[in-house]
Amino acid sequence: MSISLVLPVLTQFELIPSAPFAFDATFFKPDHFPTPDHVWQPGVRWQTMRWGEKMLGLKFEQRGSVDAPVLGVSVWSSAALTQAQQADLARELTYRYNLDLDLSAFYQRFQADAHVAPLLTQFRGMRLMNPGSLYEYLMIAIVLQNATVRRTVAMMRTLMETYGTLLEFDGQTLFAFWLPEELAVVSEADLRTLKVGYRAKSFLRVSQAFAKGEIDEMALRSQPKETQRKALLGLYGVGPASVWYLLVDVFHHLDELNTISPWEQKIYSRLFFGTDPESPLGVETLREHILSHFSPYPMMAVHYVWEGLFWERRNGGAEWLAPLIRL
DNA sequence: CATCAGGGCCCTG
DNA sequence: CAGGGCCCTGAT
Repeated sequence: MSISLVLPVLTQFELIPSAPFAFDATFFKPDHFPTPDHVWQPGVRWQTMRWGEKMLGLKFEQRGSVDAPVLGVSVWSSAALTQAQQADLARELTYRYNLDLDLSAFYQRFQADAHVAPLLTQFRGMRLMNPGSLYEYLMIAIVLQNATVRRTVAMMRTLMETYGTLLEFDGQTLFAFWLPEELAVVSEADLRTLKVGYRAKSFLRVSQAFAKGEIDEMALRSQPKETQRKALLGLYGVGPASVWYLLVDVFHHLDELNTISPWEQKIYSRLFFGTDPESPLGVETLREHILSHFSPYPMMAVHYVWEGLFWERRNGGAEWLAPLIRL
């Protein structure tokens, strides 16, 4: 099917995350939906990356300790990277993986919280992260809409196989995303043969907006949250649910929590009130509880609780979650 | 076999 | 601002 592109040139450097730093809990999120662009094992993550025109293969390795952390970064590429490109890349990775995040105020705020404190210990040094670009996250957000997880995985894989590029580096073979301008010129009919349904139009319109430069991720990063929200909502096929994920994961707004979807509503009800997921509390009640109880870091607190739940499930527990996830 | 909701969003009235 | 329609799929 796809011919893989071998990346021969290796560049290596190290980054120093702020301490404490939890490698595994940051570099692998068991609740993230699996895209065929990365692999994780304890202490190591392989990840493809589109960096401008470049196709990169990345390997992150855990070094040092939680309190004196070092992140090993290996980069495979077609051509050698200049010093400037390497510095650019290091900055971008630091942003995407939140390597500079200062967790101390958050930890102090919740050190005596009966619900959250044990998770601060379990995941000490964990951050939210998003490995990809805004554009790539938008593609993911669109396949997530109104579909079960099994179907989103199938749609993403077909899209990658059709429009992505298979990269080979360090013994791994993983897909890299396509660029917006590449998908922008595809016909809607072609996209629909991939069984993405009405989402075909959203992929196209969003890709066209990026190809025309109507959205600039780097410029948006320094804009106020409401400016970002407005820009994102302006994209065809992007509504409040997707924007919430984007504001938190891509733009790092840890105070953002406006939308609670039905499946999340059931899980929050059980997590925070112990209620039967089949008769959950109302979204208003849940939002007020989360915002007041976990202020001023509702999303960080929810993230710790949420990761606790999904790691538990990965380790064989939290059986009640299964029917709510609908794999 | 039909119907329906799903990890939403757009468009219409 | 409420509600129908939308691609497809698995559950019922």
